[in-house]
Amino acid sequence: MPDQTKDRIVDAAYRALVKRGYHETSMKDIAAEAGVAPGLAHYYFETKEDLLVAAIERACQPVMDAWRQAGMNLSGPLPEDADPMMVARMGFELAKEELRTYRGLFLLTFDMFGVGLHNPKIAAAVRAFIEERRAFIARITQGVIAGMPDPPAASADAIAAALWGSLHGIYLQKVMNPDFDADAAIDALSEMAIAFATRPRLTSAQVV
Amino acid sequence: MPDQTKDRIVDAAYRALVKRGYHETSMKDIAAEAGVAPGLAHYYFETKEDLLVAAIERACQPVMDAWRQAGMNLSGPLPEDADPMMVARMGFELAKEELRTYRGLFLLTFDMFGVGLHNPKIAAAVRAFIEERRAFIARITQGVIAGMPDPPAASADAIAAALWGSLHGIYLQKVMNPDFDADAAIDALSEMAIAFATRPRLTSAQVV
DNA sequence: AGCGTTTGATTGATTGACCAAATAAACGAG
DNA sequence: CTCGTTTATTTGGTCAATCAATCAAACGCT
Repeated sequence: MPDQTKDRIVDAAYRALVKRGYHETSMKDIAAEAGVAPGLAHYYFETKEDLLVAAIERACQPVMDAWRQAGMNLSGPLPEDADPMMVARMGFELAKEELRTYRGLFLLTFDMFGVGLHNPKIAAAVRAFIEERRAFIARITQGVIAGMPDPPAASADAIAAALWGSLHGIYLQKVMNPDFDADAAIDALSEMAIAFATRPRLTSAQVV
Repeated sequence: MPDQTKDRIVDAAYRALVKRGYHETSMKDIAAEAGVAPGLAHYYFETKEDLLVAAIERACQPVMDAWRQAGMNLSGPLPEDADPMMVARMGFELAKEELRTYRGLFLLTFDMFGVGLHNPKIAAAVRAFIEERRAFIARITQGVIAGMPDPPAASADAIAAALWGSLHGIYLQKVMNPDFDADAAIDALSEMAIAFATRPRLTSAQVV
């Protein structure tokens, strides 16, 4: 049962990495968590980095599924008939739900961000991770902009970057401090975004 | 020259930590960078964690000074005569400037965030770091809210959390990818925030 | 028999922390 | 001013523990 074993190792890596973090988790720890011999993890994964990336991709699966189930595909176009504004609202709700449900995934992701600061291989994975989500938000934003009475100065990409950054920053505060009211922060962000998307046309005299 | 030596070590720690990151930097490395004996760093700092915190506090100094010079004090009240809206605008400009000037500090800070995920001592420092900046933004936000035609549903604290998170997330994208146009993202955020702060009163029929 | 899988011991290297001894600076008594 | 004593600083090396990665040997299925 080769594939089953590989999965066992990836699952064990996820659990161990969430518990102790990348630098405090050894390949031996992961093997022990999986209940296999110390050397086996290296049979399936050349380096520890590869295993981290596999663990994150695996952990992202249920989130991807949740988005798809809500009618949105991170790596595909939005449904033709979708109202971008409604999609955006739903996105903020899903973001709140995500944070409640997948705390371990966020721990792992943020750990990967930290590792990526000084590890080129992980850094590439981080950039791809961010880009996928940023591009998804940009597709929604593009649709919202098209419906705005007064088109914004900022591009859809720039707005998407700001929005992804906001969510990330809010997630971080929640992970660092479980008492932090992330829902309130996301609601505030949502309120800001909606005010922006529905702002009336300004006269040039009002523009600063 | 005891204090001078301590400063030399803190400076060396900053350089070494920026270059290689917390986990890839040994106390010996730092001592070598400072040009002192391997054991000396432990004379001034009980643990590596303490040295990391000292290095960050030290690196934050010039940023704090820049804010103070702009008439804002992170840990004090806003000037009495300040127009919150102008202060907010200036804040976004300073944020752009910061990112250009203090890349090393951000590397160090983000590294600390990563370490803090699984290190209680560093985690406490991270929470304090975030809280100080969040509270500062909240003071500005409070003033802006007071001047809004239609008071928001979100609290000043929640908005501040969203804004700090946004800036952090944008900084992260820039650190991870130097080609990222952080200025555009901050401008987009600023545009959103201003649209929010100047939004007209909605009729209840318009509220969703 | 043959091959993909699994084992567990080993390798070579590095780490943070610690310490005893060397050196320098500060002090106080005569 | 000077010598002896105490305190503060600095040195360089040791320590046990840990790590990612390698590898030859054993296993088990067909």
